[in-house]
Amino acid sequence: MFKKVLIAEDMEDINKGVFSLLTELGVTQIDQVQYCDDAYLKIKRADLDNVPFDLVISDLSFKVDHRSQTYPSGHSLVEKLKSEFPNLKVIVYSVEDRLQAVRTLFNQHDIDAYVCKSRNGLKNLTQAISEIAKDEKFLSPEVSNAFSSENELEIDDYDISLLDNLSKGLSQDEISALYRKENISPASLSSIEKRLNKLRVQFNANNAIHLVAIVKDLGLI
Amino acid sequence: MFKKVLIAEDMEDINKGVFSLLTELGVTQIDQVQYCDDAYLKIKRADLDNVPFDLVISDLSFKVDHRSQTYPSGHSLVEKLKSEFPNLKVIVYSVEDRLQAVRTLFNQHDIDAYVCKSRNGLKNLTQAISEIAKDEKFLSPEVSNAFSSENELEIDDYDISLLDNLSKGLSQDEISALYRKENISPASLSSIEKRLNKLRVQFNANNAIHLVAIVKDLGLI
DNA sequence: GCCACCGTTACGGAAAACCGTAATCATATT
DNA sequence: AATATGATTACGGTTTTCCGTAACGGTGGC
Repeated sequence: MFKKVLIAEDMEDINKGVFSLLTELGVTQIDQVQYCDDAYLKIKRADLDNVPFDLVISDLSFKVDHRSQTYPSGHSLVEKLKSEFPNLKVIVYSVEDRLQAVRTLFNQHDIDAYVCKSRNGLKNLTQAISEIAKDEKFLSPEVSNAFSSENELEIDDYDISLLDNLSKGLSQDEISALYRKENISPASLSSIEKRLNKLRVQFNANNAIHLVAIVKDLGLI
Repeated sequence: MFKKVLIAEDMEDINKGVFSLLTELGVTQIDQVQYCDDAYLKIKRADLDNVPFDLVISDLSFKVDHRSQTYPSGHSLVEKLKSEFPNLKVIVYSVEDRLQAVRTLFNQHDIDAYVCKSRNGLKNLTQAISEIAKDEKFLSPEVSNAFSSENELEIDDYDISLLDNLSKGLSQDEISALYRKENISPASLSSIEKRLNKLRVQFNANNAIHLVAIVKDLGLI
């Protein structure tokens, strides 16, 4: 089991909650920080002193305040940590449930676990810790389909065009008519519906509005 | 009438079209640029040389390319110009027909005319030029209702909350239920519909998807 | 040829959004 | 107290979206 763990989480209550959990799990050396920069500094220091952390549990979003930060988000912190300390295990613990974001964290930054904050977030966190202690990866059930072989995680030009036209206020019917006119295939309303449905599950979106909001945030359109 | 005019427009064809129009109107000194930064430099130079421009016709959106720009958009250019050269007349000539954007340009940056690129854009442009030569303001018919006393141009916290919840994927029904639970008024589905309808006309949006896309672009949510 | 597979299209029903109208309620004015 | 005004809510009808099912059509394997 892990001996030295760092918790990076700006909300004090949640930070405390994770601390308690770790204590119950028998972890004795636990450090807590509320800023990403502090997290990096502590880990760097510990490494230089030859008493490195062996696990970091980090949030993704940190409220900005007066303190200007080199690492404004958990995302950037994780990226830095994993590139500088490849042996350090990292669990991301966040409310974020967008599959694309989760995929990026695993694929690009090689995190070890992703746990969604939710009703039974701590239960999942416990499970995550025991899994990665065995060198396994862990994925919260909420986002378990992020890597299901089903959905191709590729978004092609057609998808982008679809989302773009949606965001411009065209109805699915109008898009269908437009594609027919411009000889873009598939053009049927049915196919457009089906494609949008695929995109919705792919991005964990509740409806078309949500979907467009998400892909705009991702900068896809 | 104006003697020295600058055209800032990245699309060569449109730039040329405006040039022809100005020539027909008897303007002899016409400069043309395809980058916002060049526009600023030319105007600054002319001012220092005591041969200032008396009119700028600028687009809003400029395609980004390899040249990095201090002023990435017509919006930022106009802002700078009007603050540094208050006497310089400015016509914004753009396809953009979002009322909020037009309002901002008039209210915050004090532009002199807003002309929508459209079927008879050049006709409107001619009219705009003659109007502001008489120190009048001009507004394209497409966006003439930007200042109609009808629509309050104020967006309050309730509106933002509404848009935010929409963008998070909640249905209008769910938002209604949420507001009832949290004692936020008005909470009825009917009121929510009505408010969203008001926002749609206010932002020239075709539907809720379009609306959310627009306010996200504006950074309202 | 036959068949399985996959993308496209068609269709129908349920849910949600859209839109106009009207009733209800609270508040301010006289 | 009576009335006017505006905000909130209710309701009904149309359109659009959402979702499941199924038919159609081309491609590749056997």
